Amino acid sequence: METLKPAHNDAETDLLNQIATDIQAGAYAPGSWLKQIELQHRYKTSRPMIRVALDRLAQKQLIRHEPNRGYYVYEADDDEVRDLLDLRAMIECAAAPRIVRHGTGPECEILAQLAQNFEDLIDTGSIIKQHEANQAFHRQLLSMTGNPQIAATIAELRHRIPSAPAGQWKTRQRIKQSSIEHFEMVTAVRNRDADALEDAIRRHIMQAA
Amino acid sequence: METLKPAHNDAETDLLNQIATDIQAGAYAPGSWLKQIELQHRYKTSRPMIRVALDRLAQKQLIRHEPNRGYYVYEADDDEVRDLLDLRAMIECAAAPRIVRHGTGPECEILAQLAQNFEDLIDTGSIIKQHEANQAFHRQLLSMTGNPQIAATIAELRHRIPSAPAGQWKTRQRIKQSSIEHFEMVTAVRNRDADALEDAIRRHIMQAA
DNA sequence: TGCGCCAAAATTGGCACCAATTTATAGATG
DNA sequence: CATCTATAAATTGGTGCCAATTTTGGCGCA
Repeated sequence: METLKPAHNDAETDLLNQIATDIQAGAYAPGSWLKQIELQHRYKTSRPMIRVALDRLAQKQLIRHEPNRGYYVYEADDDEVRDLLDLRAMIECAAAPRIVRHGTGPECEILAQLAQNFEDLIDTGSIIKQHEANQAFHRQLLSMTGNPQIAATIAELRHRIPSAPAGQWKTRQRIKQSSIEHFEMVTAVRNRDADALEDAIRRHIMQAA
Repeated sequence: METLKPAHNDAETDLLNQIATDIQAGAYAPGSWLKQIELQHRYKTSRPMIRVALDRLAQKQLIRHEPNRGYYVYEADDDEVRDLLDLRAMIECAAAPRIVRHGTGPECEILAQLAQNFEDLIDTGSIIKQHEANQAFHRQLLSMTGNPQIAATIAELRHRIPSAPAGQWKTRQRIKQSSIEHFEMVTAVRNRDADALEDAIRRHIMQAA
């Protein structure tokens, strides 16, 4: 369930993550109106809490705010999605040399395990589970750069890209291909082959375009 | 003065930019306590406005929030600054091929003009003016990628890096070197030499380390 | 003189109320 | 019957107030 930040902080942050997760899961369609009163009842909190959470979501550009008219789920502009995917691919590819240079053996084993977890969910798991497993894989991959800011920035970007539950991984064939690419990445890291890793990452991310 | 976003939006955003600019200019030292009442008087606004602005600044990690104790200017951790500079260099270097590929002639002329503006401010201009000119140069450089998300992400990162007014460009020699590197970048873009551009960018950003 | 404790002042943070604006609804009119 | 209009309902956004917590200042005591 907890797709965003793992640790729980203050109450406002928990609420923010709940709403963000629900939006990404498709509970609120793009463009739909987020009434404060409805949210207040849905999440069993006070009105000011909701307002803080909505303001934060608007800052993150997950929703948009129209004065005196309320908050609406951000409608993904095609050009913007293309630019975000391009940027994400650019950063993750640029991180490839750091991953092969700085990654250790044990970290690589964890990565291989996460790739296997994703593989195991191809047939049995729900879309949500698959999406979480995919996210866990990429988080581990980026944590191997030794620079936590990279993973944090990518996480921020990913939130703004319409994700799997909203209909990205259409076919089972596409998911199988993703899994193959995961193992390609693991192999590239094991061989400390930055070029191969970069190539696999680029193909993996750009599949969505 | 307006170092951050150029256009003015709603009142809260204006207030946020004012406070952010003052923090970056060094009006509030790192670690200092931002009392809501003082800010309320300083910026002539209401208490809730201040609270929204402070919450946004905390989300951007320009300040930190301690429950029941208030907001404090973020104290730059050496490791974190190193990681942020590393990430910034990584992204801007990765953007180099896009700049030389996508950049047009007129855009390159604007870039050259901005490099000249910075050069002219070496002796006469204030630190603030120099910093603004430097920022304008890099904004133009990144806008030439054709992907506005890149410039936006870098702008976000730069806000979290202690900047010139806080004592980064110590010597005049260092500033002159920065200007030389600017012209190196212009030349590299003109020659559509991605490798030379990448090299100049990396040296330029890493000077601060 | 220095340290710990207690009361007073100040600050934060949440709650409830109310005005301004927008949206929905019903009625009048061509 | 559709459309425009006026009224009512609902939603947003702002202001003020008050409790909870923390910081400050002063006092007693070793």
